[in-house]
Amino acid sequence: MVTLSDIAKEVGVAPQVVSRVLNGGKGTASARAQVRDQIREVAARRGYRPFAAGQILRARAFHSVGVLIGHAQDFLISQDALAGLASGLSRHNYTATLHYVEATTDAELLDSRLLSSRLTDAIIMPYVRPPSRVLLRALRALPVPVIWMNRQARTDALAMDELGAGKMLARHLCEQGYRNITFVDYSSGGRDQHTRERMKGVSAAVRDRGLNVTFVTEQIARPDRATAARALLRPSLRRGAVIVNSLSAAQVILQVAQSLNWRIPEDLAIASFDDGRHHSASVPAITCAIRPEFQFGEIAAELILKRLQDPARPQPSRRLSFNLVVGGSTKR
Amino acid sequence: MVTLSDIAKEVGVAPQVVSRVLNGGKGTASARAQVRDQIREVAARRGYRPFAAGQILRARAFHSVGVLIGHAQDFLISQDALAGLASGLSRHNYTATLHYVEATTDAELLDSRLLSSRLTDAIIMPYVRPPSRVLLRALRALPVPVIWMNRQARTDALAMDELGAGKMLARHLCEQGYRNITFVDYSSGGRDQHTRERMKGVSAAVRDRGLNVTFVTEQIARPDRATAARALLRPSLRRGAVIVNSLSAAQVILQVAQSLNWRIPEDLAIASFDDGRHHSASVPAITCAIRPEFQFGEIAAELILKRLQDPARPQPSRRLSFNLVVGGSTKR
DNA sequence: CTGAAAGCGCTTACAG
DNA sequence: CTGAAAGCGCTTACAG
Repeated sequence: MVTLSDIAKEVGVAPQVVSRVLNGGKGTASARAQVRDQIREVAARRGYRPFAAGQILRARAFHSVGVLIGHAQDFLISQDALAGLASGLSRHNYTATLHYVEATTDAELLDSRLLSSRLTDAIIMPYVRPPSRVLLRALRALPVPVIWMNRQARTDALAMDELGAGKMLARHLCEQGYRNITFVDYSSGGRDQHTRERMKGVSAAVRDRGLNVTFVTEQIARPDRATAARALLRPSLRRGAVIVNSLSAAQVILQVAQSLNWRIPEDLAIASFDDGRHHSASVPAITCAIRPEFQFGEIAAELILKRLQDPARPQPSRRLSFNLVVGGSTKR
Repeated sequence: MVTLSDIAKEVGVAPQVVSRVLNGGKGTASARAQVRDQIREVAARRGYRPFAAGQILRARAFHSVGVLIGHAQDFLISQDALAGLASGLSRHNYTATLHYVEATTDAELLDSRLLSSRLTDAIIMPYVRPPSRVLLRALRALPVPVIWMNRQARTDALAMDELGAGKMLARHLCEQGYRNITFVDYSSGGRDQHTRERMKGVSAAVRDRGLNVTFVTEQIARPDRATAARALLRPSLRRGAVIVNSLSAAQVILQVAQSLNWRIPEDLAIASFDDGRHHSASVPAITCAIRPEFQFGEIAAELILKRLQDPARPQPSRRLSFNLVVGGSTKR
């Protein structure tokens, strides 16, 4: 490994001079032009890369943000959200450090190197389970700020506006003239926190128009959903609208509706939620509330960088809206 | 921030003693039992977290692997692959450091902090464009090893066995008795490296059985694919099989086939490629060659950790097989 | 402008 | 067993 001293020795100056010359800024002129050029030449020729640990130790800052991840059912951060996070951080020359934990008891989480050592300037928790008090207290005691993703809290948290998404879809369907609206959840049986929020939003929007909504919430495994959908699409549902909690279930309902020769959206309007990658794969495309994943990550970066600028003060939480993308129809 | 010295002062010993006691191993007994307990008590009470920069500087190793990412069309690493990577690394107490680069000229790539500083022990390039010679030379000159993902090379690279996946699907369809096999690519017009590999594999497997394959390769935007699929499914294709290069296109073809009342798979067998998350969302599920994404990341971790154990020697490249998952039928 | 000291936090190799 | 020195690579605050 080539160090500052190696270069300094070769050029015949003190290491500090090399540091000042290579880092630009003030003090660049701390050597004659000829020496400066020589330093730059030697550094380039020998492929000098500053060993960041030295800088980190001196600055007492890593310029990196840790992200704790683990089993998919416990930690939720998509590829695009990670890219957005890394992108937002890179604008200030920060990186994101991923650390994986195998299991998820409080003790095991806290035992992870990211939490038991200090190896980043802040920590992001994309944890979807409700954290215990013990965990919250332990995290608050860390020497670095912790930002939550996918969680509702007054400060230091970032979440999608699930309630608003439910409202948005319901409003859209009402405006299209549908009076008969059904909310379908085959994934969690209506128990997930974010599903409950969506249901609340749908209720509120539908009630505002003096209408009612029917909730169909049962946990049904993927292979059995087609059967469930065939049972769902009774004639009474014709000319109605369904809001489906997961896009994959919406796709199944779409296929079943088509097998019944129902026209979309005249005989059945279908709306769902998506990350923006899959809703347009169906024919016709499905109307969706789209999570802007990349932007979600970017805003997490913004929040955490602000938090780091003013380490003493928790930042107000942020909530990000879904975008409405209207789908197609079976007309040709 | 609480340091070793802070604890040492409070207990009344030298910082080295604290280090030895907290790190266990030999030398733990470097203090009387009573002092040891006191050190542990004070460290816990004051929430001591070793500042990793000190350890890194001393060990001259970060115990972290850098991953360069950027625009989705240039860098390919899925959420599950990242999780697998982080998981494989965590078993040896390594982390993954993500760095995002905005643009993708050679100069801009090399200018990224991950490449222009030394802030990880190795670098992973999930870069899908063919790298220029300049870039390859510059990366070879780095003071850390570089491992490629999604690239074919003799050493230090990890790729999916796309050729084998093509063979696997074609063989499966032949075994099911299909004589009329069509390969469809609406995404890249048959130009992507991995698509060409898949086509080669399909060709080879079909030729082995004395059969022929038809290639339909046109770049068609998503909204136009239903029309293209209707043109594709001429009566002559009935009782044949299609291998579709992307799952989303396969879903469209499935829907069009169903709208023609073709039975799956008797009238049309459909096979495609997937990451394991989406093939079972269609009804019926689509037969797929599945990329084991998590395992892909785990093997990348294995490869890079081996490479770091023996820094002088490049590691032989690894190639990972797809898994076959057979889909369903329209029978009820 | 220019040079040399001091110190960030940590751990190992060494001396007692 | 126990203690104190030395040094990893870097940069800033200070003295000349």
